[in-house]
Amino acid sequence: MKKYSKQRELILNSLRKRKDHPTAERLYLDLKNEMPELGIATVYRNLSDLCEEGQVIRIKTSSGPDRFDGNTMPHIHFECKKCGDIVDIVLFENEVKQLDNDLKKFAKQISAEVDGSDITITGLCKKCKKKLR
Amino acid sequence: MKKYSKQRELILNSLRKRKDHPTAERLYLDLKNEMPELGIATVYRNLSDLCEEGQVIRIKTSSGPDRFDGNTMPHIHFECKKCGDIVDIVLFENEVKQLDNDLKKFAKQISAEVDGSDITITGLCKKCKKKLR
DNA sequence: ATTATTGCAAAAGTTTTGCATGCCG
DNA sequence: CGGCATGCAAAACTTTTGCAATAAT
Repeated sequence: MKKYSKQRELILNSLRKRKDHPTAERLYLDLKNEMPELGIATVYRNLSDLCEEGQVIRIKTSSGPDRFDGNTMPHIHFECKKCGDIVDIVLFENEVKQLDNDLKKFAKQISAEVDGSDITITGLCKKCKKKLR
Repeated sequence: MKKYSKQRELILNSLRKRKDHPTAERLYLDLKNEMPELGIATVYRNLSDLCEEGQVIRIKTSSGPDRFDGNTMPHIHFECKKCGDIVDIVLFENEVKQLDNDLKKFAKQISAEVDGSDITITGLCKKCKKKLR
């Protein structure tokens, strides 16, 4: 049976509060300030558990370690090719619905049963666009 | 200046021919039959180069090593959560255009400049759907 | 009291890098 | 020749795992 732990609560709450998308190590370093005994394996273990439970999203990046997202509203991601930042793009319900419909239609081609999707847009973020001039 | 190499040609051609999405190691093992001197570092190096040139696509999987795709036609991927297989879903030009438009519209929210996207649908593939019954 | 979770260290899995040698232009 | 690419082995990086100790039910 699933047991409460101070560590898991800390990890989940922290992830829900921050709007960046930290790596496991970043999160570990930050939380170690509040809880010095914290071990990195605990962070990895809880992040994996939380992902399976659907409380947290794991984001694969084009290079480097995975990042984690405590935002479970339907949304997609933008990854800046220059600075590596990942930004949430939150969608309206009708946009989500349309997108899901499209994807389901596409999946019919291969007779698969769809249960989720992962959309990442890549390019230059606002900040990096400015820097180029 | 970029130099020709037998190894890179072999890797690219092989990737274009196969319709699965091999890992670097799978590709290495397969190609080692044709070219026993081949080293795995060469495979990794060339795959990375080819990805940067846009001749090959790197697919991040939900767990396990990256996979590579020699198909550069506009398409999206389906990843089966059961068997891990990755299948191409090729889109019609108008579908691509509509999807791109939608994504660009979404990206306006964060004032980013879009230059690509990565869409993966997850679920159960045809084969695994059958096995469940 | 029982059992899940922790922290640590070691191991595993994947990818990259340094360097001497070989091949391309 | 001069320099980029190769093959090998070692290193780097990220994540997982075994285990004894601790904390939650």
